[in-house]
Amino acid sequence: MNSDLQHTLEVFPKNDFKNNLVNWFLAEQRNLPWRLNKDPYRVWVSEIMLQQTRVETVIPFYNKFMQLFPTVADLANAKEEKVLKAWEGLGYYSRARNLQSAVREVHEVYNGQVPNTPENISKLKGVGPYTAGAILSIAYGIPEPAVDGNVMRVLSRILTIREDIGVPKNRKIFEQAVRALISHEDPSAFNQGMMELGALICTPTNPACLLCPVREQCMAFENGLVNELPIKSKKKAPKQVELVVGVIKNKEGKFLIQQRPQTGLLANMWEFPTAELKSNLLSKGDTLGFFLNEEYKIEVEELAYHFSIEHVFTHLVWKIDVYVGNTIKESNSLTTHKWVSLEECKDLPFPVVHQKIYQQIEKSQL
DNA sequence: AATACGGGGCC
DNA sequence: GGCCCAGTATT
Repeated sequence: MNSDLQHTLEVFPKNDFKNNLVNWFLAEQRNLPWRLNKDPYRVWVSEIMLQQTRVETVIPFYNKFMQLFPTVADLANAKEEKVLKAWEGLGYYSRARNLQSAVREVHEVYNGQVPNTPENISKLKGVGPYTAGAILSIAYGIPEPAVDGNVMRVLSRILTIREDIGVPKNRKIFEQAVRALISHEDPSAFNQGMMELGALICTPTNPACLLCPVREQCMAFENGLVNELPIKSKKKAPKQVELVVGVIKNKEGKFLIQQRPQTGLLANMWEFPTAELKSNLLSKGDTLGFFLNEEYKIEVEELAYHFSIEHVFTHLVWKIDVYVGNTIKESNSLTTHKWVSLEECKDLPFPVVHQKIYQQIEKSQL
């Protein structure tokens, strides 16, 4: 173990901290849908949805998802497209695909029982060190660390840990700290209490120290370092990508949509035909026209600029020009592209930016 | 060790 | 406009 941390922990009032935290959590915890019971499957789904996603955002998705797929068997037997549709708008869609894949494994290999050992649960797709610890502690009462961004921020302040919380390997330092502090009587309340504290009191900016149940144990508070901790390195700016999107209507009034590849960004989601601008030699309209001709063998009349839209992802920015046009092409349905009405679009999983496009088109009544 | 992977809400 | 969010998989 990190020797600074080891020394800190030797003199740290562990029992006071643990008792204050657990009692505060048991008294003040929010009433959240995944806290209804300790069904490991329900806990699992909530933990996957909560990855990099705020509680308030998750709640409506979680309620709908549990209604659609109440048990391991229901999710295992569902069509992937239905699962993606339920995830639509939540982001990080590989979470949904990995969750279903892992649930199918639990259904088949473990007879529907979510594994209760670190070794087995960590083998499941989409279950990393945080999620493994969260399920084991919350659903099974096993004293394993569940270190997320909240826990690193809280412990950084409580123990004045100066390791950069943006560096992945440093998570292990915080896991060691949790192992030294965790309640063995109620590991669930301890881990959830750490996260709840981070969400409600020990927030990134303007933490509510005067309301904090462990202020007496907080070394950052004692030393006036609350605003200096945690230390977190900055991430680099997202890359800009210029795209042209075609909203192409055929004689039957249906629109051409395509399915994205099964790996990478927005995998398996549906979208309007999209071409990336790679050189300045071609205009945007020509780039799109050649793409449609090459990919779908269609000629489009009056391919005209309609509007622009920008969409920001974590690691890139799409700057999109949307063009509209008509074709004499007849409808036929293939696997990776379809001709559909705007109403039919709403039954398929679309990334938010393409939802915005079909909403805009619908509004302008094309 | 770095990068890919969504989307929204807050300051 | 940047930061952050109950992170994980891949390279």
